Amino acid sequence: MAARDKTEQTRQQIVEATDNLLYHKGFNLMSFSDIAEVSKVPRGNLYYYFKTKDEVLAAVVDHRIQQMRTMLDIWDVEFTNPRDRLKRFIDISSVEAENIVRYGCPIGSLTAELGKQQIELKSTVKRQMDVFKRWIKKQFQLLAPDQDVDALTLHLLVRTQGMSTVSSIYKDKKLLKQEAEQLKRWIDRVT
Amino acid sequence: MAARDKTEQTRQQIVEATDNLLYHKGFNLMSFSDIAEVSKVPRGNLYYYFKTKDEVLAAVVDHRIQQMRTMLDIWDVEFTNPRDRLKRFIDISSVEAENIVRYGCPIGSLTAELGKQQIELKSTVKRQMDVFKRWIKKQFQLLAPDQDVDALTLHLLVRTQGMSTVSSIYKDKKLLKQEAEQLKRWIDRVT
DNA sequence: GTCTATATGAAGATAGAC
DNA sequence: GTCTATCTTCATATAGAC
Repeated sequence: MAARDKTEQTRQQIVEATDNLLYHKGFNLMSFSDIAEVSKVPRGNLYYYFKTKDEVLAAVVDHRIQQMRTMLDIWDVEFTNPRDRLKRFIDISSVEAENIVRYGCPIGSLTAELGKQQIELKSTVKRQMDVFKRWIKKQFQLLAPDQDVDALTLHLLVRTQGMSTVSSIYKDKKLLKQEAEQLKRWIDRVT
Repeated sequence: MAARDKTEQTRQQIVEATDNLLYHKGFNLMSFSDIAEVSKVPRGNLYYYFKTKDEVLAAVVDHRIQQMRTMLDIWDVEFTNPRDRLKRFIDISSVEAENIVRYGCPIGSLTAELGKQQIELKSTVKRQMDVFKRWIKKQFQLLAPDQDVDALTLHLLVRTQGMSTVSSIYKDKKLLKQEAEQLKRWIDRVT
């Protein structure tokens, strides 16, 4: 069992290093040499843990999804009403402002990169977005069951994605704040 | 002069081929071999016209900007009031729906890809967005001079970018249409 | 201005000794 | 489970004959 734990630990080490690398460099510019350097795992060894770069990506996405689920579970407990939960979701843009203006949304920017040619990889990334999408839809169902909750959900995703893209182009944190406030007022009007 | 025309013609041929390639594959996956193949210009010759891949990108962006300016000039004549002009801008999402769900917004997706590491290239692409931004701002100044026209401009960009990103993730043309209608109603309310 | 041949480097991936 | 050496492929880019 000790050996298996070690393997699992090294895998985690690789996945966490790749998570950052992926966000900061993107998939196509990130190399196995980069992963080796950042994770402190010798280049040759990486192939013992992951046969291909695609496999590492899938593991990173799984890891991110787990983290997202944990976060959403906490929010579900922390906020008793769906309106506050949705506002907390919007506030990611404030909390992560620095990163967003530099690297964009981790999900959106990766999809943009992979969506063009690497369509299998893109669907791997889509799974990440789906976690948010389902959670948001659930909140809208609680908040306004008579409305078109699918449309509301997509609208919220549209505006948060747009905020990330445009604020990243113009490196504009003020825009992020401005749009977030506006979006929260929209949430207040949904009934 | 004939020789110079030939050079210019070949350059154009390369730029137009790269324009499509860039949109369909993205910058990092697009190679000089691809450009040679699509443009029908022998691989070795490319370096006679452009010393680096970055130079080709700059030429493509210049070419796109020229096309955008021509389009905007036509709209300025075709539509007498700024509200209709802005609605025409939004309608790009309908006209280009097929391409957008497959490849995203040509500007947004390229920025997402280049924004992470290749910051000089990113600013090349930003010039493209600025052409739209300035034109949109001018329309809002005509439409609602008392409003915060910068905020209105960015809001429109945010929502059109978001539409592209999310509809591309979910390959959802209906979303594109739905959000466009909603956005045009928003334009109607701006005074 | 055109084309072939090639230099050079880095990428993903594998083999096999330890 | 670790590490080195290496294979293969493909990229950008250059040299130089025509």
